[in-house]
Amino acid sequence: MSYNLLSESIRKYIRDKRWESLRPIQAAAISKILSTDNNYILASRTASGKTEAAFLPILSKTNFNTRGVQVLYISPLIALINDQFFRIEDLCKDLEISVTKWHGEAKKSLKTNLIKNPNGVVLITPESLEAMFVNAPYNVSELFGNLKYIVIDEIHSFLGVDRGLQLMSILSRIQQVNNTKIIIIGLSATIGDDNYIEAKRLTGDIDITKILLDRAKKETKAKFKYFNSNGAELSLELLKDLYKETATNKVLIFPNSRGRTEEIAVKLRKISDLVKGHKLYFSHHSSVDKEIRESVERFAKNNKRFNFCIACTSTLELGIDIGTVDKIVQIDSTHSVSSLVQRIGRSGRREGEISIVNLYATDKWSLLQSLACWNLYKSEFLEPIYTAKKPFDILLHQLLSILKQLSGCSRTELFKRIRLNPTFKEITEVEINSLIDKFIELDYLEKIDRELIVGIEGEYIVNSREFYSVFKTEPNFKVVHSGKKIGNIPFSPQIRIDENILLAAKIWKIKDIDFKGSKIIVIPTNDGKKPLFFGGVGNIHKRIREEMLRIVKSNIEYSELDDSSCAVVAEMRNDFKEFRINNLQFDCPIIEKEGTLLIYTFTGSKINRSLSFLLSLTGLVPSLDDHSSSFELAINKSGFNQLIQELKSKYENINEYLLIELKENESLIGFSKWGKYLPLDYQIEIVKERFYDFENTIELINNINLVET
DNA sequence: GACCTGCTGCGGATTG
Repeated sequence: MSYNLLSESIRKYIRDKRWESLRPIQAAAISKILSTDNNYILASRTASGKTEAAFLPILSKTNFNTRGVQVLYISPLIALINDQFFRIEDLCKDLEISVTKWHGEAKKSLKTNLIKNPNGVVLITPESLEAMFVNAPYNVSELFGNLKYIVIDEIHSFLGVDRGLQLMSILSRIQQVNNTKIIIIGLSATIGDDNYIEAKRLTGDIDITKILLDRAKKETKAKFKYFNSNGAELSLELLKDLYKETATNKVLIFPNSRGRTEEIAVKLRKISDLVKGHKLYFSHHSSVDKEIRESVERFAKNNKRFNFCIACTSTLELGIDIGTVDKIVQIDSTHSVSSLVQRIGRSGRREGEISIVNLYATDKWSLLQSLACWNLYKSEFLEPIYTAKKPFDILLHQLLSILKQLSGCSRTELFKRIRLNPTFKEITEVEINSLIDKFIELDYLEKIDRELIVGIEGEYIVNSREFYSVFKTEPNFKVVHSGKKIGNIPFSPQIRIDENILLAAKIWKIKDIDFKGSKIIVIPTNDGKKPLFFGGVGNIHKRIREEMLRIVKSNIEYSELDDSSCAVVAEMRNDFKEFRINNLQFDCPIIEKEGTLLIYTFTGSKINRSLSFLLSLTGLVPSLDDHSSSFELAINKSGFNQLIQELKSKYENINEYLLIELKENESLIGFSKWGKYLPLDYQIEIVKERFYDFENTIELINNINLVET
């Protein structure tokens, strides 16, 4: 009985709450955390009580009557800290343990109080920790020098991304100011059996990190619908159908882009006005003003009675508690199976409820991709997570941060700290030393006597407000109506006086633009276009594309499809009927006409991108359409074998070609915030590791088999 | 044919 292992005051908390029983993940976590000193990853679906699963045993086991913060909770979102603050404070208040929020929007006086009397539990972001290391390193050891536990919430959101490497490095740096081993507990959504190793890696010690997994899943019902939309805007038929499907429910609609959330919120509200339906249509994404977003979240969470509809982006995919909704609508395919899992998890969150998802498609490839994601969802596939092995860019960032933290140190000391840090384990001693030499040469670091300090160029980087985060952000215009902020939109040609834009589910006319102050003054109006947003491109995993090909070549009937989507699948099956496909990975349908070759690769975006780069080196102008995973090449089939040989020989000198490309096209390294500061030979390595996928591309080139009708 | 995330310290003016 896990309950009996807890301290009396924690048991009293549970009795007072009148919990009938502990959830499975809670029972498991309590007995393991209380009886061992291992790190644990608690993996289970949203709203399964993971926060309590971690905090009940931690609070039960920890002595808070010693100096220093005892428990550090790290979250990827400020909003989640504010949410969790109430839950954790509720747990702590009878135990007389203090809980302090520490992030960019938290009260300064509370931070000052904590510095005067370091104790209890602290809730913080990775960026605030980075800032503390750089600006007030004495606070780090004062506050966290006697730390017992670190709890990382939504740990899956850190895996396979730069921000996770930064966090991993910070964890190591916190451990380096402690004498005793800090125990790390990660809270995670389900991320697939093969990916737990990456969550373990983040804690810094794979061997002593164990997984507690609750596999309980909910039944999900899906319904596919197809409405072809040729133009830039959604067809009226789709919108009418969408209205019918959502008018009498509590619904989240995910249309994959900010512009489209606005289009949907405004147009559904118009339809609703015409038929005297409810008026509760909202949009929720990063460009909507924070206060407006929070009011939408509060409404969704507290409202029990009214139906509503929120058109949103991935802002409502992560852990913020907005209560339960009846239905999820996905407009065009998600870019990954993981994303589909998270979104579906937002509906029917109460015990025993099934999840309902409507999947709309506006073109045939999107329908096929969506169906592929749904099949993979059912077979419990999740995209593999890859953690960069040689993150030279994060190394530069952390070298500067550590030198600033120490106000300079010997080269031996700096080297030692990097070697102790598991984030940079795969980077060799030779590489570290040669990078330090290069950084001294470039004035990022400076050598004074036997000490290294931050150099003149390094100071510009470290002292910038942008230093604390490892991700990039775009410049924005503030959108203001009669003194009230509506949101932020990126610079675009559409921003002109008298143009209309959609934002926060309303239509606005631009009255004035203040270019200097990056401000747009607007007034409400009745008709408008979507605002334009510019983003990067999505990366579709090759398994999704293989599943698309499998569907096209099979004759399985799917009861989830409506008549028109059934017809579209049938049409695509007919298009590919004559191709004999035996191997989903390497057999590629081709169509040859008038000196051009159309090749369907049915493979991942990174592979297509790498292949496109290699093809361009041969002098061809490959027109890649990643949406349909196809290339059009100005060659005959007879020339293909020779082309394959050329691609292989180009790959032998790939570093040379990437060097030329990086010199000509600086934006190639744009995915990495600090990459542009690296010497070019190191830029080549991170571009190869993180932007392209030549390993799988070469495998495809070696095995590709063109299939004609 | 994309989405998201966070942020110090200081000086000086203003307010209770």
